[in-house]
Amino acid sequence: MEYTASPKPQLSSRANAFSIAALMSSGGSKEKEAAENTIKPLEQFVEKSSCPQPLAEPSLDSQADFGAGGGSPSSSSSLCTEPLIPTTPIIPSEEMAKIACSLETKELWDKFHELGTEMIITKSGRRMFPTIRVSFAGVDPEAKYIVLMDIVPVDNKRYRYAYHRSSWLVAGKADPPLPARLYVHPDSPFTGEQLLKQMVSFEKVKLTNNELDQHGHIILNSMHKYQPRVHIIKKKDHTASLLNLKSEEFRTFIFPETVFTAVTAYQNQLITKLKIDSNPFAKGFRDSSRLTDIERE
Amino acid sequence: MEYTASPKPQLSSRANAFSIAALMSSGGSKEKEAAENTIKPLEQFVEKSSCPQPLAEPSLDSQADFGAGGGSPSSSSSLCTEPLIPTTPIIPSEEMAKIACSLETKELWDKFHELGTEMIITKSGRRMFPTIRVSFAGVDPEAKYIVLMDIVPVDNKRYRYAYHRSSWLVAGKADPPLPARLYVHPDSPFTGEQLLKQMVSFEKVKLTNNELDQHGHIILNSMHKYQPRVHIIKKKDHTASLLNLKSEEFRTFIFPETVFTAVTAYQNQLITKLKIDSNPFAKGFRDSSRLTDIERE
DNA sequence: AGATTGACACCTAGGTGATAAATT
DNA sequence: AATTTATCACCTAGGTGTCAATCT
Repeated sequence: MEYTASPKPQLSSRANAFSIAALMSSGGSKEKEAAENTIKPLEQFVEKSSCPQPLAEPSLDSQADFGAGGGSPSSSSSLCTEPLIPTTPIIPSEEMAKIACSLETKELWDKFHELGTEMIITKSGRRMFPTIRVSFAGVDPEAKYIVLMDIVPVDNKRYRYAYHRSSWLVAGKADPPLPARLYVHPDSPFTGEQLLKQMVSFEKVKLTNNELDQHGHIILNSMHKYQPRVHIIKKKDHTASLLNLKSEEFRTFIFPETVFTAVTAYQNQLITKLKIDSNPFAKGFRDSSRLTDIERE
Repeated sequence: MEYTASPKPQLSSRANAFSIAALMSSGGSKEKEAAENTIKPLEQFVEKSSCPQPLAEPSLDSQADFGAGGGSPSSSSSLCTEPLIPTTPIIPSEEMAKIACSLETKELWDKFHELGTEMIITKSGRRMFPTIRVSFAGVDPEAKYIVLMDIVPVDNKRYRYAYHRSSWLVAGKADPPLPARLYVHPDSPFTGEQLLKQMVSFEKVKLTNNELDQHGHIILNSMHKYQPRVHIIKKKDHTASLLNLKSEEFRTFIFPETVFTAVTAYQNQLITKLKIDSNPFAKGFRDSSRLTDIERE
């Protein structure tokens, strides 16, 4: 007598893995099933870049700190010694060059980055914490934009954590690359007007270590280091496909303070503590509430 | 130290009240603030129809039962003696005329309809139960469609419930009409392909009695009888506005078994019982679980 | 007297890290 | 020995009807 199920499937979220063609033709993000068969990493049509064979060049992308907020950039990137993803030398159009993107949650990201951010990955998918939240400036209020995210390897290494030293060590060469996935923000396409007044939050993106994931989650290798990236694409009126997307039509933003190591269980106890203290869903593990656990017995 | 708030507002849902112009120009449903000032009932540009001055003509709309499911239509409409909203004589294009819409949750709606469906309305907004869920057939897989819903008065009366007789009585003339609102399905625009394989569920629509509601909920008068309607609009490639929308470009579907009376508290106890037994969120009030309440003491 | 409101207990739904067991 | 998995208690977030208090 309980009515929850439904004869036809209902896509609850519009955020999924996508083929590039589907991305631009529908402007949305709902081609769940079709996408699995036609996944193409962003790099493939952007330019040959870092994803499968990351370069070791430690050159900071010029766009990376562009509008990264009013905080002190030195403090957030001071410990960031690993080579960053070199964003390929894009020649944006004058119009796209005006776009700025800032990381809204920079203060919290900085705290994690100082300790060495870790993100749990699970078979069913785990959210990121902190969440990537960005604001845009310089967009055309009348235009439409697709905002998306991906996560690319920082280097070609596999890591392990030395508990006795409380530090990360290189443990060898990276595992084979996994199918790259784009997370198109489910509210895409945005109007420029919306982007100017709203923040774009990637809170619903999920990370998994399941190579066969069917949910469109981003697939990562455990014990590898990753860099999230945010992309914005200006949507042409009815270009049927993105296959012929030109480099002037999109921008990529990288925030070095969002680098993290994918793990199946937290390694650094300080990271665990900071997660518990700052993530509302982990409130049950905070010191103050754990004292009252005894009282409940 | 807890990070949940954000400097800029983030629209969590894209479903809101809309101006028609905003509806078609963006194809989305996000003009939250602007919409409050430019609300126009669908009727206003569709045709002069029922909303403020409902007709008393008990003519069943020809589209109403069109594809209303495989159930027995006689049982669901047999008790439906109140005059239905006469959908104005639309002349759809050949293409739009092919579109069929069926109510997926018809069996449950029938059960409620036999008792006289009631829907709670609150200041903060209350979901409908059952939920309106529809499937479409005959759409062009390559086209894009906006799917929306509204709720119009069934008649010009105000009702009251006679407890001793367990029946509804006419209590006078209807209260002044409230600002009409459209609920654009948050996944709009849909591709025809999506509509053919997915169901469209209006589970997130909320009803309120707050005339000053700022959340885009549908505003209703308590103790009045209403008819939900589902509309589908074929989106032209980049028609900037819907102001010049022609009747051939959309279709309206009405399911008589979804008529309900808006209430601030349930009147018919049989309705209360059926809600408790069929809505998962009311499981705590079911007979079986209420027996175990005693055990918990 | 009828209708409305707000606090409440009880759910669904799902995001946390802890933990022990399983895997490699 | 290191890593991964499944289960769990404990949260957030929010959808239910109930009930007593309030409004009109």
